[in-house]
Amino acid sequence: MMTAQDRLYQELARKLIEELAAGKYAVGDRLPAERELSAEYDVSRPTVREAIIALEVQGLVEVRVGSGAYVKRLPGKEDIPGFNVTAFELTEARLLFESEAAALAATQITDEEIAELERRVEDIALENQTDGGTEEADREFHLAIARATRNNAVYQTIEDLWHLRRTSPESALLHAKARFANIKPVVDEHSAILEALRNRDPKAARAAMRGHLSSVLDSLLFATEEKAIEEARRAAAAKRERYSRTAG
Amino acid sequence: MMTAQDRLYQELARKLIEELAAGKYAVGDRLPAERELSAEYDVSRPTVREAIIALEVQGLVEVRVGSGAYVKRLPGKEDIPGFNVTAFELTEARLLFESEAAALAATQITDEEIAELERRVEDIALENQTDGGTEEADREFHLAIARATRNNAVYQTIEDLWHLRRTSPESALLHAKARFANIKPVVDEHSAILEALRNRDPKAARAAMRGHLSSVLDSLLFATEEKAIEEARRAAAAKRERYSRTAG
DNA sequence: AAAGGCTTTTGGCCTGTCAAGTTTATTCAA
DNA sequence: TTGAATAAACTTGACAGGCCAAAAGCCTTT
Repeated sequence: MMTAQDRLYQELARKLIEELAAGKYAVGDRLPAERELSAEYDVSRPTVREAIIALEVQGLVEVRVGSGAYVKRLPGKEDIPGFNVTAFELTEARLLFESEAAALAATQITDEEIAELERRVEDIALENQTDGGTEEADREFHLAIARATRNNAVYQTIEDLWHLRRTSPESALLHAKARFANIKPVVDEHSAILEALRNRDPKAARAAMRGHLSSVLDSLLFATEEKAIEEARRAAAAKRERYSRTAG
Repeated sequence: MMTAQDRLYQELARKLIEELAAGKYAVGDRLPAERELSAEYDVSRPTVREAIIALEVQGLVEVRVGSGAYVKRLPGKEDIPGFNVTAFELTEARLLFESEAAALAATQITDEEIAELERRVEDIALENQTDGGTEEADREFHLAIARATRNNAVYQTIEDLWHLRRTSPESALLHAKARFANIKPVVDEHSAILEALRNRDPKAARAAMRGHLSSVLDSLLFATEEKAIEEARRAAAAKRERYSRTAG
């Protein structure tokens, strides 16, 4: 099983990049000393070093021996994945894109890929039983469909969206909550997608994928309880309704 | 004084990248364990960790806890992500994704955005007249529609695809050739998309965008004259036909 | 042959230490 | 008073060594 868990240095690097993007430091400024960052974020100095190296490799800072780490350039939108992207937006984008990818895949998929998808569905069922599911099987299922399109641009795009989902903390949390209240249907929905692909039926594949991601979106809305975004919930639901009505 | 001295981790990272480029490890292979590398290169384990992190940030390897560091991709000329994507794949992906984005945009677009799109269409007409068109207006037109979806994930995805198009040399060349032989329709097609959006008609917007990008795809196929890919042309055309038939 | 538990290997992370480079404060001489 | 040499205080660089948890391999048991 492929566990892609966050390591400490990555978490710290992300925080630092966010602070850079937020304007806490300007170009040319010196970052706090390693020992200071170590104390501030409650991690060891080696971990701080690793995080700074991650920033250095990305060209964000320049480390001067005996002096400190200096800001070289500020991160753009593309450096800070999932900054402005909410879980709703992400899933909505997947609803649009993955449904079409499924339709295209239905015209291209091979028997071997069908077999792989069958294994993935079993994995998903297993993951759901074992409680602490990592959603790894879910990811592999969707990526396998993306591969079946025989289009690297499509595959890369969908992989990017999943990457976004994993790097956005808010998104991950919300999905975990939503998944908890919606385990059983997930397997059925994936089975429906698989069935459509097995029949090489693009329309059915599109519809099944739309149905699946619509239900994911519903779970997300359901898992959101805060009053503050009640308005946003209604707006999002109405928006999707207007789109879906024309998407038959 | 700026001493640009190499730090040990950088030296080690460079060595490892060279070995990767030299073919010592293939994609999927596992690198020696941190402790082994530490002994082999006579450096401490933290230094090895730092070097591997440098490779990881560049997307060259993937570290799996308790297992090891695995080669993810080889360092090639294309150190830019978005490698193996042909112009066909790129446009096909846009055909799938931008059509849905247009449908969603039709339910969301404001009068101001309609006005902006009208200006963009004029810009496109102007660009075509002045010969050395940069396609900048074209890009802005499509990105404005992406923005009108009110979904940052959708916008970012479509922007990425345009970025891919610009960074892929083969893609840019082919598009230039194709555009040369197909100037007039471009304006009409964009006008059709605009008209559908003005009427807030999702279905029409989707169809107009599909029509536009289909014609771009046709131009690409037409511009491709090499015998070697004649087969690929036919395959691509057949593939799209099968998809389109179900996409009404 | 399959299932389950045990051991080994592996990366994750920490503490502590010293070396070397850089900056800043201090001192002393012109 | 000024300036340069010197000392002190940071700062990063690198290492050793240890412990933990996850993964993987082995081996026994069924």
